[in-house]
Amino acid sequence: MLKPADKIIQTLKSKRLRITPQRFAVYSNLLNRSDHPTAEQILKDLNQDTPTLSQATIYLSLQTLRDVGLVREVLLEEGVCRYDANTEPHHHFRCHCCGKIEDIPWESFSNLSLDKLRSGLKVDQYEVIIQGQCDRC
Amino acid sequence: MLKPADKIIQTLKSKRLRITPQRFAVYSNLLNRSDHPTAEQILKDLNQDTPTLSQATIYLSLQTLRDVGLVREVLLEEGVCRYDANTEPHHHFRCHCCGKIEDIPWESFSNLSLDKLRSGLKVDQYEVIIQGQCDRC
DNA sequence: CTTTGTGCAAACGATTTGCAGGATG
DNA sequence: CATCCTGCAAATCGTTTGCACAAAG
Repeated sequence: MLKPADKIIQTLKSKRLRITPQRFAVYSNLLNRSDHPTAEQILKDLNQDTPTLSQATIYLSLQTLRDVGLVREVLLEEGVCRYDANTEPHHHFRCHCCGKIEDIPWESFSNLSLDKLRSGLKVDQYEVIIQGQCDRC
Repeated sequence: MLKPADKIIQTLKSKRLRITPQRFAVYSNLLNRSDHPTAEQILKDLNQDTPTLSQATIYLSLQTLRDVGLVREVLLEEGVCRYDANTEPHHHFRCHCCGKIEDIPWESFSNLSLDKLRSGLKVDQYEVIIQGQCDRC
């Protein structure tokens, strides 16, 4: 397991992409929060004290980070694209009271059998999306 | 099991909403296609011969149909909201070559055990989203 | 005849693009 | 020092809204 800083440096280098402070900041921010923020939330957070990043850069950086596999998109609500720096396979739970999104460990559904699917389908990845109510609601 | 026409009439009536030709057309179109079209695709399809519907009406009709539970949204790609008139619980498969979306029968994952989840979470619904390659690709 | 829905066009919010200047390797 | 990235602003896309007219009950 690599340290986060090493991980982004190594990954971007291997794809011959530049390691810029902006990309680094976006990735670090995403790693340090447990919620699954939108592009806008990351922008607000990073520009809290001083406006350092433009919103175009956020979107471009997130695209880049997604393309190299450092972050993934989480699509649970209409019109809302969230980001997650946890690229290990896992599932998601969304509370429809407070909107909070929680990671669900991969092992929770390790007994999922994919062999009952119609033949001809090759599965690359899958994810269980759960909606409900969290303990605070 | 009701006939489609009866189902929309009965459902809208019970909510004291009007049964308009536009809502009827949107719902019928959705029932008659096996793909999971976007609002725009439905609009194009219905306006193929003669422009009958405005795009605002499509969006409003889809909202209404969703609110009364006649259709549901399918969110699998970023920025793309698809609609599905199959409101029975089921899962989805998306081919990342051709983008085709297939329904996966609910029974395929009937062995899913939700009791391994962290306690405190109340599950209302869940869905398995599978990505892969379909038989044509 | 009262209420609700539609059509049109304008507004809107999130994301993308073009271009010139700046930073990176 | 050549290339790639950022910032800014304008453009674009999908969706929503405001308002006057039309249709439904």
